[in-house]
Amino acid sequence: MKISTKGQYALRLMMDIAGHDEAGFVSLKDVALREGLSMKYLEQIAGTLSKAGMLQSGRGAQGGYRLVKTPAEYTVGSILRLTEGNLAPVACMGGGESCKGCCECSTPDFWAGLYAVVNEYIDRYTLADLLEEQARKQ
Amino acid sequence: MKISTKGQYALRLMMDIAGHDEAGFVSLKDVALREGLSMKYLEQIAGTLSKAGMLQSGRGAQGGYRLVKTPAEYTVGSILRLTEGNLAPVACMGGGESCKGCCECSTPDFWAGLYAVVNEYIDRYTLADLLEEQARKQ
DNA sequence: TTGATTTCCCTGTGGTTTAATAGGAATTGA
DNA sequence: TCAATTCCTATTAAACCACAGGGAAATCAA
Repeated sequence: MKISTKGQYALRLMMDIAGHDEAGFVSLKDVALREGLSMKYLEQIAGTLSKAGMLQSGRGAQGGYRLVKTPAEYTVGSILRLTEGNLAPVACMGGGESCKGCCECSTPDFWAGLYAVVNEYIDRYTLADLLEEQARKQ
Repeated sequence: MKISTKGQYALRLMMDIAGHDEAGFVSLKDVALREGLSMKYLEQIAGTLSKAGMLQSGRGAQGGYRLVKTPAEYTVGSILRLTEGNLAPVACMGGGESCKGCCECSTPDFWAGLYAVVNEYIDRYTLADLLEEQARKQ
């Protein structure tokens, strides 16, 4: 029931970019420095985010990444689902069709309910919400 | 964000025992046969459930396991927490004290909220509820 | 008393996943 | 031209998962 560091870092990456994009692109080197994360690892994560259209990249000197939309338009769920893969608590639930008696799990409704609760929560928050929380903590 | 087979099997084990305890102890051999699970793996799981006081064991011939309390007195949460270890979505949340700015995760409130939502859900259901769901499906 | 059954306990193991690291190619701005 | 940066692929060390194995100990029935 863990969110891997990949998903956590993706969230921090997006937040860091959102908070430092006044001067155009934000480079991973800066993010890695500020957040204390491995730049090489961030490269992979930024790659998937960029390929999925959540980040726009600029190569070369003065390059980096920036958000495509406003922070309020990114739900946490969309970021986590992308980097974590499917968030279904049990395997048989992943295929989209909600495992109606098909499978080994004897209580599909219970698992589907858990799945729904998790999804509903992480889709209720956006990057903007998290940024606000972070600012309030300072 | 997965529940491992260990937790899933623990749930099925408890349900199977709850549904077949009319004649005293339920042996893991029978459970493994009915549920199509590895008996050796079930031994481990039953061991932790028994050591935690959730199952009573009887050794020797005609031995096996049986519930200590009624199905309605076992929340799914208590079973999953035992077999899955901590269900906290991020590491810094595991220590009990709810990570108030202590750690690397920049948005402790968000993670704490997810943790709470999951716990609340899995504690809302008991073995009796799942047995009823299963029966209704037949 | 013997033998079958069953839990108990500890160890091993093959496969997968995680969390990076490594190295270099391609691109771009100064 | 050079330095910075993204892009891409491969490798790796460690951890974890899902079991399997081999007994020892206990218990019941015959």
